[in-house]
Amino acid sequence: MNAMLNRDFFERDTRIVAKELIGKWLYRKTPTGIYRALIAETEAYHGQDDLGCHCSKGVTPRTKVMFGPPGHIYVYLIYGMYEMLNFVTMPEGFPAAVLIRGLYRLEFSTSEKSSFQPLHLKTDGPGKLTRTLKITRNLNSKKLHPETGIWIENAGIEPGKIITTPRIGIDYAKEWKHKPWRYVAEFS
DNA sequence: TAAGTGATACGC
DNA sequence: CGTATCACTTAC
Repeated sequence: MNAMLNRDFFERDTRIVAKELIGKWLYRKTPTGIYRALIAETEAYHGQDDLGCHCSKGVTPRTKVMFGPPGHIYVYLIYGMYEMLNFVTMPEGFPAAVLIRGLYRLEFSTSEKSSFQPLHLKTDGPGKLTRTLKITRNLNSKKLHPETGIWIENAGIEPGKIITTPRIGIDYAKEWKHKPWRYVAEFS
């Protein structure tokens, strides 16, 4: 209970990791305090064949982190404005990652010793949540760990029903755009 | 429905 | 080098 998720958790099929990340605590430590929120929406990007995945281009300066070890962070800029948060999955050498798209029960604590206070019930949108949690590309390729300032813990909470849908915003991905690799919690 | 914003990958 | 495109958001 409340243990940090380690490399083994992420070194598995991306769709399983994406689904199991729902209902886990995402922690983010900043100079002003610690945020945490339950992960409520994810998408799986799995393998070089997946035309929806940036890794379908092969190894490039941007995508090489997805070919690296699981449990590391992939952050990139989209539309010149929004940072997208992903966690690398699968064994080293196999490119894959989970995009974090939505949060539930965002809380904030001013220090390790203070208790967490509720901020927002829902944080929808992958670009908005990174802005809220002060996540930028300087976290790219780093490891999920308290020393990095971002990590995941078990919450001991059952998310309830999880809905699966196709992934958002990848119309160019041919048949891959229909894969039901988006996971949305219904915290009831 | 369209504009804003800049990094990326690819063609030349 | 130039440029089309983009795993988005907000305001009309």
